[in-house]
Amino acid sequence: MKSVVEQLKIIKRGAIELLPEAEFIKKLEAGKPLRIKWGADPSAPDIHLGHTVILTKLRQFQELGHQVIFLIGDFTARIGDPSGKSETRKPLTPAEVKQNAKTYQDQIFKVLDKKKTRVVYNSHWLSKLKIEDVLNLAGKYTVARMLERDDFMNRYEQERPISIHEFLYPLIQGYDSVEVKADVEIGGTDQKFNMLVGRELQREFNEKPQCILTMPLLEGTDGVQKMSKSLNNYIGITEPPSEIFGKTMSISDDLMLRYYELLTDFPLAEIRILHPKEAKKKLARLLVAQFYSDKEAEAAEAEFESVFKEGKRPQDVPLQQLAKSKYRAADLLKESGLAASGSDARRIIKQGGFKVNDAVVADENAEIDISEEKLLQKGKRNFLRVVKGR
RNA sequence: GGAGAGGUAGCGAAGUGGUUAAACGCAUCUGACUGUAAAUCAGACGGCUUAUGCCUUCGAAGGUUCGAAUCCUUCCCUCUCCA
Repeated sequence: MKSVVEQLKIIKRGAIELLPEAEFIKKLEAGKPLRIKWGADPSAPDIHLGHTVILTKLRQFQELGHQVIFLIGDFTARIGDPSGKSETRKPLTPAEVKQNAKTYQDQIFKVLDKKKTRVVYNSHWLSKLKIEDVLNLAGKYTVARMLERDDFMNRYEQERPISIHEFLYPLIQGYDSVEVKADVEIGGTDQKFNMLVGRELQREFNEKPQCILTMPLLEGTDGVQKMSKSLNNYIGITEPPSEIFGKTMSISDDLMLRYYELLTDFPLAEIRILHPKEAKKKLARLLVAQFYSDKEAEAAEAEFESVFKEGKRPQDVPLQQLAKSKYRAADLLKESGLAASGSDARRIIKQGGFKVNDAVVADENAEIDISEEKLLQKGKRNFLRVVKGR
């Protein structure tokens, strides 16, 4: 096992806060594997790099010999999260929750070590709680303490509504920590308050309070907003290698350093001396290798080079079969799904953004014969092979 | 229950009878430049078989008018204050 100093250095990389640090050091010094809790909501089963920030940190914990407790918030997902008023989350059915939870697990083990991960479902204990248990739990905390949370305080001051059950959420999440006897809980900065409540509750239940590790929210490929599927600025870990590689290459240089810090173990000093383009390729390679394999990472890079440097065609472009053998250029663009509508298709052609077998098609009425397979290209990096179906 | 504010395209936000398919900003898309980077520049950005053309759109449904996102009626929804 590595020294406490070394461990601390690894754990603090990229993290925003480690609370309280002195206590955490003591836990490390005890020399026993720590139980690291991570709670996930099974409502969004597609994992992207944003989630991976925490997964990466958890993997680092595992490599240091600690145990990860992956808590699936199935109980809470069935009720629906009230806090995000803007995005009304629908409660999920038990079947959906089960399916999502499974998908979740399939994905997280691309990063985590399955052997060092314990998966638990909070419905396991929460569904057994009686109303008196809940009241008892509620009795452990006060309104004043709840109002310490920024979000609550702001809303209270601005006389905006706060639902009663919003007060219960942190308590429930905190109770999860009691149940799993967490030594450390990890989460995004937005979870800081809830995690601290867990700490208090553990104390109430005569357990050793957990330490808190907060990680930043990763910016999406646009470099501004947080990565999320709905903003379409994400890189999903189940996307094909060429996509992961390509999307990574299109992020800005500033963002690249951040991705390095939060998604890899690579020393940042070594990155800064590289040419940004080389550094980015290296990052893209590391990511593909993590979610697939070294071999596929190399293949993705080789393809990237040939396509964008030497102007060759990409490999493994998806093939789509269409009904007819001949199409008007604009229709082909629309039918293949490269363009959202006929107008969109015409627009793209008018602006010179449509190629068939590497040749620009400038006439939207040009007839294109796809009885022989054709390679379509929209813009710089949208490729699709089409052929007439049987 | 009472009083008030508001619902406009992906988002934000103008527009309060015609010249408005609807300013502007963001996002997005295409092109140029490049390292599929940033910055910048140019263009596009409701739909429609090519359009100085047609159709549909401003919470919903009706109505007034030659003409409505804009006026009237009813309804739905959101928010705030008072109780």
